[in-house]
This record gives sequence, C-alpha cells and structure tokens, in this order.
Amino acid sequence: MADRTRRVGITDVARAAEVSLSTVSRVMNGNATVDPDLAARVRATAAELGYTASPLARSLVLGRTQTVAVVVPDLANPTFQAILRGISRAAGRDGYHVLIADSAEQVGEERLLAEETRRRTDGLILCAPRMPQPELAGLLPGLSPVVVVNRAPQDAAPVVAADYRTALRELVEHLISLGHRHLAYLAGVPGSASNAARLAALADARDAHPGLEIVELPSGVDFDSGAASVDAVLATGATGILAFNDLVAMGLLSSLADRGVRVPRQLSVAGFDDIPFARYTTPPLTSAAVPATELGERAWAALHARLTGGTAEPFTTLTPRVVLRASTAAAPS
Amino acid sequence: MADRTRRVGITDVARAAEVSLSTVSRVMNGNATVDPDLAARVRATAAELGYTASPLARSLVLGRTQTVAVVVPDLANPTFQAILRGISRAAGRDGYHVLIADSAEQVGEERLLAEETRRRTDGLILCAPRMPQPELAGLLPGLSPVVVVNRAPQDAAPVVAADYRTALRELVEHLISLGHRHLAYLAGVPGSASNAARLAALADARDAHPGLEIVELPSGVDFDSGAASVDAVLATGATGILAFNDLVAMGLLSSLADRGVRVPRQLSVAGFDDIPFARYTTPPLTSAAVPATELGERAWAALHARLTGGTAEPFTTLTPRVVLRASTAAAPS
DNA sequence: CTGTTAGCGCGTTCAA
DNA sequence: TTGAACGCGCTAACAG
Repeated sequence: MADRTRRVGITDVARAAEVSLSTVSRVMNGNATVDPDLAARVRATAAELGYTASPLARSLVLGRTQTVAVVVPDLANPTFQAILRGISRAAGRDGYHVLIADSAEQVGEERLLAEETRRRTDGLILCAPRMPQPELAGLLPGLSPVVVVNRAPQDAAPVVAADYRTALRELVEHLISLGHRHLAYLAGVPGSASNAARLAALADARDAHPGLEIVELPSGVDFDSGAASVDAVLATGATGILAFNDLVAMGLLSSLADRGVRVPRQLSVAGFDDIPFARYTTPPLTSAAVPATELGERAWAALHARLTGGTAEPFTTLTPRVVLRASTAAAPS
Repeated sequence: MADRTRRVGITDVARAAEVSLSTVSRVMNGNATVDPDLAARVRATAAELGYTASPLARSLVLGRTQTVAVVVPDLANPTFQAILRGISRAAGRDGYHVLIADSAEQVGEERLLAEETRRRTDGLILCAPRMPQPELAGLLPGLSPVVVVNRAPQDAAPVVAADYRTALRELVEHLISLGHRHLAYLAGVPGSASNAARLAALADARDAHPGLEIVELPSGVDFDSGAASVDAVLATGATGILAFNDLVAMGLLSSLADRGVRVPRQLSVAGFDDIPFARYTTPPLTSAAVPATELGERAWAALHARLTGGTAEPFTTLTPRVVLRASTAAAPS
C-alpha cells in the first residue's frame, strides 16, 4: 500500500531501487544502455510506487510540451466543432494533446489568445481568424510554428482552406445541366470572405455560360432570412435558387411550401454546408458538404510536419463535396 | 529592433535593467515591495524586450498550470460540444486554459486519457464517462480535483447532471394535461443511463396516474430508428408518442407524413434534447431542452471552487426545459 | 554501463 | 528594499 500523501518523483524511485536518478530516467525513457536486470528492478519499483515522470518538468528541460493550441472564433459553430474534432483526433493519434481557446467572436481577443496559448504549447492552429489581414500577417511570424485554417494564403504560415468557390461553381453547373438558365443567389453577410468566394464562383459561371442569368438577392445566414426572401425570390422568375447556406435554404423551402410552390417541380433549391438535417428537409436538400473534419486533419498534418522538422504545403485546398438530393431537378419547360 | 533569434528570459531582462533576477520576478508578479522607479525601469525593459515569463517554468515552481482537462466520449456529439463550450468559456473568464481529450467512444481509452491529461493540468472534468461504476469509483480518487458530468452521484467527486427523469416526467404530464391516456415510448439504447432515467420517469407517471397506459417500444437513437418504428407505433393505438430524442421523433414524423397520419390532430409526438432543428420540423417539435452549456458552466464552477480551496455541491442537478410546440395537441376524442 | 553534475526558467526563502 | 542561493522534477553531458 503506497503512501499517497505526496506525488512520487524520480528521486523516490531512485532511492527505492537503490540507483541514481539518471538510471531511472534512462529506464523510463527506454534508453537501451542499461543493464537488463537493473532496468527490470527500476521498472518494478516504478510500477510499485505508481511513478510517472512529471510532464511539466520534462517539458521544461526538453523544450517541448507535446501539446498544441487551437484557437477558434466560435465553439458553437458546427464547422469549427468539426474542424476541432479532426485536429483533436489526428493529434491524439500522433501522441499530442490539444489546448483549446474560444474567442467567442471577440476579434480583439484573438491575438491575445493566440499568443498566450502558443506560449504554453509547441505549435498553434488558427481557425478562420477574424482579424484583418495586416494584423494577421504581423502576428504569424511570432507564432511559428503555426497553421492557419480557412483564410487566404499567407507568407508566414501554411494555410488549409475549403474551396467555397469551386464548390458553389459545381452547384451552379449542376443546375445548368438540369436545364436551368435563370438563377438567383441568396447572399449572406456582404463583407465576409466566404460570401466573396461565392460571388467569385457566380462570376466564373457567368463568364463560362453567356446565356446564363444570375440575380443576386441580399438575404442573410439563418432560417428566418431564407423565409423572408420568398417574395423576392419568386419575383425574379428564376427557376434555380442557390442559398447562402442550408439554413437559408430551409427557411426558403418552408415559405415556399406555405405559398404552395412545388419544389423541385416549379423551383429547384440548393443549400450549402450539408448540415446533418439537410437530408431530412422536405424535399431533402441538395447541398455542398464542407469537409470540416478533414480540414482539421490536414491542418494537423501540416503542423505535425513542421513540428517534426519537416515542411508543409503552403496552401492546401479541399473542395466541398456536392450532395445531390431531391430539392433540385429539371427546370420547368 | 529586438533580436528574435532566441526567446528572451528573465535573465535577459535582469541584465538589461541592471537588476537581479529576483527584482524582475517581483515586478512581473506585482510584488509591492519594490522601489517604484526601479519597477518602472524593469517594466520598461521587459516591454522593450517583449518579455513574458515562461508559463512552463512558472508552472513547475508554482505547482499549478492554470489549465484544466476535459475528457469527452465523443466530440461529434452536440451535447458534449455544448458542455465543452460552457466549460471553456467559463474557465476562460477565470483565467484558466482548457486541455481537451476525445475518447471517441473507446471506453478502454477513457481511463488513460483521464490520467494522462490530469497530470498535465490542475484539475479534470470527466464528461459522461462510459466506464462502469466500479472502475469509475476506483479511478476518481487519484484524479482529484475532478468533477463528473452526467453520471449518478459519486463519493469521490462532485457531479453535475441533467435531470432527464424529471424532464421526461414533465413531458408526460404535458401530454396528460392534453387528455392523452394512452402513450407510447420509443426507447433508446437499453443499457444506457439516460434511457434508464427515462424509464424511471415513466414508472413515476404510472404511479401517479392509475388510468394511464404507457407502452414501451424498442427503437434506437437516430432518424432511421424513428422512421422504422412507425408501424409499431400505430399498432399500439397510443395517441401520444414520447420519442427517445428529437432525431427519433423526426424520423417518426417523416414516416407518419408518408402514411398520411396527421400530427398533432391524430397523434401527438414529443422529442427530447431540443436540437436546433426541432423548431423547423413539420410540425415544429415539442421537446425538452437539455441545458448543456449551463451544465458545462456548473461543472466549471464546481471545479473552480475546489481549485481555489473551496468546496463544491456534491450533486448538482439541472432540469431540462420543456419546449411546447405544434407537434403536441389535445388527444383526439 | 552507471553515477555525478549542470542546467531548463522561474519563484521564494534568507541575509544583507 | 534588494540580491544570492536554493529548489521545482527532470534530462543530458561528462566522467568513471
């Protein structure tokens, strides 16, 4: 029955096994150059005393913590939750721990959280930082090694990002292939990078298809915004609707049902994000699934590479997977 | 222009300010007994050199890391995400960092993760641990200070838990008040604690209402389980259905619509959890909202109390809030 | 192969 | 009020 009044340290083991500290240290670290018998004895007493080396002390002397920090803008956002999960599991597989910091959309806190958590860890993953580009550019060098998720390419850090532009483009092509020539886009927050990416996709599509008409309608990012857009949508006469995201699409779907408009017979509707409930709407929603978990895994891979002396791809892009469901069909003739 | 080739330590500051290490240390820690002028000079050089004390070294000497660990069974589960968010934000407000570990439902990993992360931190929050009670009871004493979320009361640690039993009971009473006397319950995983709590609620209700009939139907925890249960549900002749959770309820709703059964005119359906989309189903779903974020906040409060020498309530219970929507109405006459 | 010694970077006695 | 010395618990270089 070991005395649990105090944590047992390497000194206790050394004394109990009648060897020096170094020998215990060597045994615990699997250093080969130790007499097998001695090693066995040390291991035995260590086990008996329930000894484990203090991670803190090891970190101090080794200069590494086996921990990385992740800063997210909002832990309530499913996308960041999924990214975090991807990072956490991938890092865990490589024997790393994850320290997490939620800036709760307080842009002013981002920098502090990043610097503070970085100091306690071996590296940092910055998820979709909200700070302006000049500030980010100035911050990154002091944070190295650091990986950025979902921002434009950076000089001072590898970036792993979802390609919203290509994804929306694929959604547009899908509607075109169904015979739609008159589309409407329900825009999200005007200033946001992801909305800009979507607008770029629409511009690409217009260039590629001269006969194509795409009306841009200001809307929002939630269910109510979509529901409120129904009149504007119907007024355009468009046959295919691209919603900023699935919530907007669901709101629209709901209002369309109230109006008696048949989807997809009269109108095709596509969402974005492929949230878990997109498959349960009436009709099930065509959408584009952002591979958030994989984004996290890739971010970890990039950081791990830099942590182990390797080098990471400066810019990794993951294209959301278009999921075709019953809310889109041939344009009415 | 500071030389960034190496991290600046307390020694550098001391030398630059021409004082001893101790003085710098005192100044940085706001120790009052320092000459104001000297303190100002030290602060200036520290700022100039961009010096911040190494959290690692401080932790080693102070014996605390200002960090706590959270072990969750599944980072993909919205409930644990919400609990984590509650913990993270509350801990952040108190100046603590959060180390996170996801056991990914590998029961065998739980113990190791708990012990390992606990050693790197000042305390631990164990979320809905899946391990059997004997193992948990044996593990907790060595993890102190530790707080457990969503388990039965423990001897060796404060527990913060949602009161599923009372919540389901309230849902039952709601249906009874609407005139329902014949109910059916779609059970989740047989062995789970939360299913047991629900069954206890049903037993309570039966005791309180002699005329009440409640049929228990094995089902599952997801949309498809609910959808598959439609025939069994209709066969019971019950007028009010209690689904294990919202997903099951949504699946049932979907199949009922296919069958042409009107909800809530012919049949009332209640879910559980109040997931974000419960309000968007057709009809919107009556449910019970588990206050997961608050659960996390309470868990933090309990741990923080023990971290600061205080004492925490041994068992805190939070009752989910019943949310009445259009999927439940008066029983058909 | 093993033990002794010197730090890792800091907070905190103890004298001065 | 300040500085010198010690120790937190451990690893690594250096002798033996």
